[in-house]
Amino acid sequence: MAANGSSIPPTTLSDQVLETLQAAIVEGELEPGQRLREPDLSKRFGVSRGPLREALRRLESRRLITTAPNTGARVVALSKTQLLALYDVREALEGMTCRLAAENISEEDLAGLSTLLDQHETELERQDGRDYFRQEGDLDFHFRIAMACGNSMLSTILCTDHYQLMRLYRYKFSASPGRPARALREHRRILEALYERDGELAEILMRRHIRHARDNVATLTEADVETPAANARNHP
Amino acid sequence: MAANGSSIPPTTLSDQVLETLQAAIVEGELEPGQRLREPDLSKRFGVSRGPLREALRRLESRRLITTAPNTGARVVALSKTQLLALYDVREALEGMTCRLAAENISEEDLAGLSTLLDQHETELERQDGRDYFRQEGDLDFHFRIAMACGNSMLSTILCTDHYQLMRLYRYKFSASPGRPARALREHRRILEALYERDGELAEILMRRHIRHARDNVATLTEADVETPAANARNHP
DNA sequence: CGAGCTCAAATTGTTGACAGAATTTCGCTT
DNA sequence: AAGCGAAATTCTGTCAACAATTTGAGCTCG
Repeated sequence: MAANGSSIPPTTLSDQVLETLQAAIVEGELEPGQRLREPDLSKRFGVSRGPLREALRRLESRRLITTAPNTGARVVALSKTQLLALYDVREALEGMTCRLAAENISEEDLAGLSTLLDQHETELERQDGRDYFRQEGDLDFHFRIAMACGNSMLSTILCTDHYQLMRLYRYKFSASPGRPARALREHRRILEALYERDGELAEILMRRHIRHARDNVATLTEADVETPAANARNHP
Repeated sequence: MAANGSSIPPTTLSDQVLETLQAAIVEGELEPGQRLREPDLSKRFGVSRGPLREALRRLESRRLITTAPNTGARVVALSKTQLLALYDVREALEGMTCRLAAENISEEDLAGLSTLLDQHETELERQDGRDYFRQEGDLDFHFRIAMACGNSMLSTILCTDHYQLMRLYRYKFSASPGRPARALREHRRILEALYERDGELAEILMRRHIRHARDNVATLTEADVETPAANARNHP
């Protein structure tokens, strides 16, 4: 079972385009709702439209772009409703992830999470206004738990699909004043539950944590503009 | 429940191949692990390899086929571990689905679920040996709840991705003797909770229901053969 | 001055052909 | 006769060109 871990990367052009284009979308280089014209992208990546279209189809499955026949692709633009829906999905999946992680996570990974939270604490003390990096750090915490839960299907769904969407929208909504500190405390409690191998508690705490984040977004976008662009044909 | 409601079906060749090929896989016409050669499929569907490859990429995202560079595609063949992992994902997602459905499902849909369960009861009395159709009916119950939960992301994930996989493996493991009757009772209780708009209870009952189904599979495959074919590179 | 129509340009959908990798076949050696 | 290795075949990855649809600019007309 050659896992080609080190030797050769038998990577296809479609794979490379997928990675690069996903990065461009998630890091905000391409704006939500922006139209993606195949000739443009084709020229940009130095690739013909064949592999490009395969990459687009995969990005569509990851919900990072939306497409409609004969009209092409656009960068996804979640409405407020859809963003909150994403949090509900995360609550369900990450709750389960956390329950399983309590049973399966290794001691090394637990130690790694512990040092990660220490880093977050020092960052939080130094620069409490800028929650920018904290947000990325928050996702890092969740990411590591997902990777260590021992259920490869869960890990893939969360890390490949949903976290990319979260990263895309992380820029949009900065946390409210007290949120980063509270989030850190919640992370600490979750980690305690993992140390004690208490899956039931770990799940409850993770679900509450994500629900708090959801509430934060819900109030911040109270009378906010629905992200306008081009998600007409999302749910017919 | 064909989409594109009324006017014109702006469907592309890739779409059609996706549907047809997915049906062939899910209904067992193509065996798990079987290799899918592009020229063969190309000829079979009367389509060139371009749209075909796009369809394959989407089926890969739906986890119905696995691919590796330069080696092509194969029909997915879940190991016992992966099948149980799928049940864990379902437990999380459908629990949440059920909670939301308790808040959002319409009276008509509730009535529809009620008559569906009545049908299942009569079927169960008539032919208790053949749980074949019951299994399909079981999925139908879950399918309808997913569609009515009011969270389009959850509906899509479950109906487009996971239920297809479940249908594929429904043939493999028939239920143990008393299971169909118990499953029906569990469905009835879930429906009661939905009628009472008790989201918390509905979630708990749905999770227990899916866990029971998981246990059923786990015991049935106790010393069973790992589905052999070709899922070497699934989690590197 | 704006709404609607027409036609041209650009874009998407699709195809067939070529290059390189993987698999199979066949012959050779021991 | 069995195992190994090399050549041939098949298949995947990629590209450039053709067909069909959409977009948008310019014009006409109310």
